[in-house]
Amino acid sequence: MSKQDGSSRQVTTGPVDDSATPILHVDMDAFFVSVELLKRPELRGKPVLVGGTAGRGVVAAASYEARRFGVNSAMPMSIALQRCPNAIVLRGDYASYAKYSKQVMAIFEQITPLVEPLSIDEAFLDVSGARRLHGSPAEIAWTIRDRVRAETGLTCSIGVAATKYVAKVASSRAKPDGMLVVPAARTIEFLHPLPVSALWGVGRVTEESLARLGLRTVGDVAAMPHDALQRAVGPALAARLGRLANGIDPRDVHTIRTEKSIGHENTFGHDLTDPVEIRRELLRLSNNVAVRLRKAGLVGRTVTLKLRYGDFRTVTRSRTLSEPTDVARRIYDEASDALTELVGDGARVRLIGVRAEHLRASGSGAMLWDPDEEWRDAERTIDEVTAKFGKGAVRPATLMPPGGERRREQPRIDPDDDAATAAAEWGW
DNA sequence: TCTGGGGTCCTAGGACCC
DNA sequence: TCTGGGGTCCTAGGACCC
Repeated sequence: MSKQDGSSRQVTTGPVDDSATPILHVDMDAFFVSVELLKRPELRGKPVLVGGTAGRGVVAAASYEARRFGVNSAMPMSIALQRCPNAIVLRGDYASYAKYSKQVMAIFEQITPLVEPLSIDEAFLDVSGARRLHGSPAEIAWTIRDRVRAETGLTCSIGVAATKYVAKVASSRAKPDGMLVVPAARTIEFLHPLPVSALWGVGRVTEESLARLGLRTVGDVAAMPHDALQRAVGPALAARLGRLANGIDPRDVHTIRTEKSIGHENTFGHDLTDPVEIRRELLRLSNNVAVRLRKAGLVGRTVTLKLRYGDFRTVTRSRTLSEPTDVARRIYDEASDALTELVGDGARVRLIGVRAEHLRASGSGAMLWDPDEEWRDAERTIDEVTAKFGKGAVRPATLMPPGGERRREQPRIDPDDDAATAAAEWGW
């Protein structure tokens, strides 16, 4: 279906049937590293890593030269440097990655409005409606690769297939700087020889579970009776793997994704034991979360504290509030309460994190009104008033309209507050 | 090997309601 | 009275993805 043509580029050979393959998966090659190389071309051809330079960092991206030494992303930096001692390590510059990401996504949007960014450096495109203007899916893929290279100096790889999943696998097989079309009729032939780890949702643990059943390839999974698969990996994953292994993936390309949570976490260079230092960090994280909530016009109803001890044991504690919030102080108070229960004298803290979940829009307005939510709130109010004043204290007029009295209970603070002013205010 | 930071989704158990 | 089953919400942990 494809082979090396001697250069770094893979080409599809002969005429390929792309008539039923409207889904493209575009994946930038070694994205962070490639952006750095634009700024520092003298490093081209050398093993370059982007990632944490401190003791506890991991590799965020590795150049293909570094990968030849067995270095991969997510690998601890200390290991990477053992394997590739000459590697040049660069700190990430996320602002510039975001800039290039925008530029690349804008190129996609000029081809089709049906663009689903999956992360900062990859996206699905549905080009069903773009044929008349821009040609067949394979032709569109060529166009995108040329334009991305010409307009940004970066290379990408593209998978072209009938479904999202197959397109994604195809792009990974085309790397670097290649493209691969998997004709709809040859989907099974393409998938079945792949290792189970090529299935979306199969990581180290699931791979081991499947290996215990003697399953090594995608074809093995496809042939497995469903109930046995289900016993091994649970109902949800079994259903998904069964479908993917048989080339079935009904997911559409969605342009809009709603955030479900917003969080921040930090691993310290050295474990913390000082409660004051730990809380100072907790306040900083809480404030970052609150600022992002307000920027997004969201409030969160559940606050989750994450704590990793010196021995890497990780625990979480979550609290659901009676009223959602976007206020740093409120988030901090909940997280701090939870922290008190977890951290005794002498506890070594490696990481702390704060996350806000169960998000909804913070503004007022009818479009935000959720009758179920409103009803639950009303019930809560009734309970509280009844508890305080006894039965009969609640009359219909006591129930407040959406966006009414209750919102005023939330203390308003300066949206421009930052950790420094908040810390000053609370005596730190 | 000694393990980041941003997330999503799933599981399982208990409380509570009808 | 000792017992059921379904549904929702909440919490904790963990696998997985990039």
